[in-house]
Amino acid sequence: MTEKQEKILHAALELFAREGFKTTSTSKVAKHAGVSEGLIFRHFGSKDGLLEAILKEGEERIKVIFSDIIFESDAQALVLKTLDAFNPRNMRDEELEFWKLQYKIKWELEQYGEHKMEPLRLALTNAFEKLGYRNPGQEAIRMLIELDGMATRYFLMENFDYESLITFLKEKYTK
Amino acid sequence: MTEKQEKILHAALELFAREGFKTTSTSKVAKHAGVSEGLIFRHFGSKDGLLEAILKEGEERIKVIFSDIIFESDAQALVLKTLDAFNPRNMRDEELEFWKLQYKIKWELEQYGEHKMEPLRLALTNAFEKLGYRNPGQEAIRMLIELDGMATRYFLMENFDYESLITFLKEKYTK
DNA sequence: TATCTTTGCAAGTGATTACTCACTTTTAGA
DNA sequence: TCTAAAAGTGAGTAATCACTTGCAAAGATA
Repeated sequence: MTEKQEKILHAALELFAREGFKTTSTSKVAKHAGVSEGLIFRHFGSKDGLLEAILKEGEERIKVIFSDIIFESDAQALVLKTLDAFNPRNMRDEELEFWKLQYKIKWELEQYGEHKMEPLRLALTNAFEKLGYRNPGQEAIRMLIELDGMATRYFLMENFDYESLITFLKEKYTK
Repeated sequence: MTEKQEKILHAALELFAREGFKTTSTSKVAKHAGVSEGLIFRHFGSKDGLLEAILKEGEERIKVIFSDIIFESDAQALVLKTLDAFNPRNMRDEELEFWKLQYKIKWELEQYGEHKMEPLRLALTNAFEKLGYRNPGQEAIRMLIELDGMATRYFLMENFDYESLITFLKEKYTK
């Protein structure tokens, strides 16, 4: 990958996450990346192609993070690890941008990236089963919903107290 | 309000909810409403003005729905009523469209409509306190998050089983 | 050094954007 | 019935959109 190619990807991720995909023009991306607009189309073919490249790169990163959780053998630890993995305080800037993009895209393109979360959902279901919960499957979905909700609030609400809610949930899930 | 004015509002709500605010052109709204494009600007001043009018109308409707919950004196009933109020099966088409718009707008304009949910949050906090929960405030937030998450999944996931999750949660919140 | 491919740029393309303006029709009050 | 305001239209506006094209510079291979 060329240096300018990476600059385009980086600039696009930042702008798409901040201002949305459809509402960010390719000329803006080019300007922000310090590159001619035509180069975007040379390398990525189309604006959609650019988005695809960003999402593909990000998915690889997600897999790495998830694999650390999924292969945890202790059920209780797995549940707590999941809660920690989504704590924005544990993320680098670029990771945060990528997550935000996921949520924005979800509503802009109206497609929930189910398959991405599927391995985590299964691992959580398994963990809750080991821990003796009555409805492990539903518990897993519930927890994923809670993580979604916290992320949403973290990104969109100014005065959201992420830390104390996660402490509250950790307590709930340890007994 | 004129007949055409209402037609514009209705068409705009439908299109904004389906395809987003910024990505829906005023010409499309006009065409869908069977009205000249200029009329939109005559009545609502700008595209933003049109959105404001839609949101204002919707907020009135939200208040009505919420007041039925909030003034419920029985704490347990209030909690269950809340879960039912957000069940898409209990909603008319236009109500559903309005809720979907809320979620889309949230991410498009990056502003969480906190104040809208505030009365419900307080009522839930109060209810959980009456029911003897250890952290009533956090429980209320948790429940609002769960409702958000379920709505998101209802709107964006094809095979999401809303009904069984809400049954699961009702069970959780009755004991 | 000669040749071919990749990388890059600047100046375009037609289509679409939110919005305006000059104008006509409808409505309401005296 | 007369008149002024409100409602409504349709053709315009400059700006911006995603994308293309022609051509130069840079790298790689021989």
